[in-house]
Amino acid sequence: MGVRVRYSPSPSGSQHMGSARTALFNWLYARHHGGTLVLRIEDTDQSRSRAEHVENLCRTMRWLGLDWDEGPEVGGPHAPYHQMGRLAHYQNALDTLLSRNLAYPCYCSPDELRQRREEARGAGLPPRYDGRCAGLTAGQRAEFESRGIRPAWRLRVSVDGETVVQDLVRGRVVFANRTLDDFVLMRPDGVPTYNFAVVVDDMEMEITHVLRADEHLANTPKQLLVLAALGRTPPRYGHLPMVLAADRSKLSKRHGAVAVEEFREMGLLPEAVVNYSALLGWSPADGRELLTLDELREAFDLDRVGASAAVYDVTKLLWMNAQHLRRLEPAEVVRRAGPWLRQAGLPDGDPEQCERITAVVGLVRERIQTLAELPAAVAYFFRDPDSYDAAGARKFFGPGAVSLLRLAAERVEAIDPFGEPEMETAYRRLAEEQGVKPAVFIHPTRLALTGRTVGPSLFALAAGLGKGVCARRLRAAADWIAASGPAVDAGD
RNA sequence: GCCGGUAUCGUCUAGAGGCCUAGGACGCCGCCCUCUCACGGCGGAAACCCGGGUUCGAAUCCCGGUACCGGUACCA
Repeated sequence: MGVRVRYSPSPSGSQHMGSARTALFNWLYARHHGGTLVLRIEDTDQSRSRAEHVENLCRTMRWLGLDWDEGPEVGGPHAPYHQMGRLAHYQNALDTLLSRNLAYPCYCSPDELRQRREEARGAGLPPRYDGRCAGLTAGQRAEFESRGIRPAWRLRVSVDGETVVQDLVRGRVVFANRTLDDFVLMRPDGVPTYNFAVVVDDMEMEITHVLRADEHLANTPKQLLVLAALGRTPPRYGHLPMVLAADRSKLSKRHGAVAVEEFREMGLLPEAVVNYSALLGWSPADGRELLTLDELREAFDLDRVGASAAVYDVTKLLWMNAQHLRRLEPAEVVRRAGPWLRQAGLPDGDPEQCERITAVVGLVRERIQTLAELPAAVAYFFRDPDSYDAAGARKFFGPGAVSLLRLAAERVEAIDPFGEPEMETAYRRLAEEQGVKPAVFIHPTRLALTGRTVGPSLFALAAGLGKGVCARRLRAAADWIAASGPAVDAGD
């Protein structure tokens, strides 16, 4: 049988970088090997699971370009794919264990258990379940039942021997069985615990490779024990290194932007998020850093997955985003920036306006890192500046700027036809005539045209603006200086 | 506490006994390009956690320590 992997998040929050990385590795592994990816929702924690989180999950997966073959929204032969819809399966598995006397009911209350754990911890002992319900007689059970106490169900774990995990990433890991206890398989309300549900589902869904975060390594022996009790062969396991926040702690809300959706809202490209995530715990043999999803799929395999946890760094993510932004066609950049352009009140939607933005994107693309920065970068192509950069005005709108700008306006009007090289020729000639360096004209002009001191080549942006707009803005700037007085803290 | 995992520049990593004077990337600094800002190019500072072994030889193997992370839940 081919490779069957699964990504099985619990819908208790928005998809964050760590879980997205796990999803990505599963997708890459499945696609690289021509296998199947199952998406399964582990919603057995009823107090924290929310439907909106399932939606967020599916939405972010799709945004990242990660499709799944079986699971929510697509169905499949092992439906349903959310655990709360599979309670009968866990009950069946429990019945099997019960019939073999490998599980038993436990009538201890959560409160009692917590108390005993605390006592044990206080006494410096391992806080393991003491097994007191393991040997209950039929009479004793009947007695609890008659008092209306519903039991939780525990696995009978032998203290002898050891359980070995042959991990695809970490190699052989050995656990002494005496460090384990009779853990709970199913709660009194019939909802299974994690260690029971995963095993039953992975088994029934015929999962061949379990690729999940490192935090589950210590749970694996328990799952192996359940599998053995059920008489089944375990899948292969691969425990992926954790993704940590900058302070090396587990990723959480308080670490700022960690949710995939937040990155989308920040104007990051899915290409960049995927590329960056892939390099958290994996690296290609040839050392490439910039890869597309396709290239990742091609190059990915488990043998190059590292073992140590990775801290994620937004700065590098942003750099990578800028790299991918430059690889997109200008029209595509505009298309993707739609929401941000709209929000900024810039023309968006009608083809003619889009074309105008597209024509200008090439000039600003290497000056921005995210889509969210695009509106501000192209705004002056569509609107006259409503103010001038204060420091720039002090520097370039001094005495003499009025006549300089008016002279420039005259020259600009005389250019025909008007284009980038013609504008450049005219300006250089003008400067030469005046016996000054071109920069003397260039800087005030940029400020007059854009309101800013930084940006694309003046001649290119002037060509983008057109002759009429350039002349008008030059005159407007001259008038503004004349009205407000030269060089007095202008422009803010 | 007990169990498990991990440990290379600030960060992501390459490195699977000699190729390591430890390589690349982000970030940082400098220079170049240049009408500004970016982009790009060039150069620089910056790391093998500590201690023992094994070996002719260790970043690489083994042991111990330390640190960090995870598990020790009727969370996943």
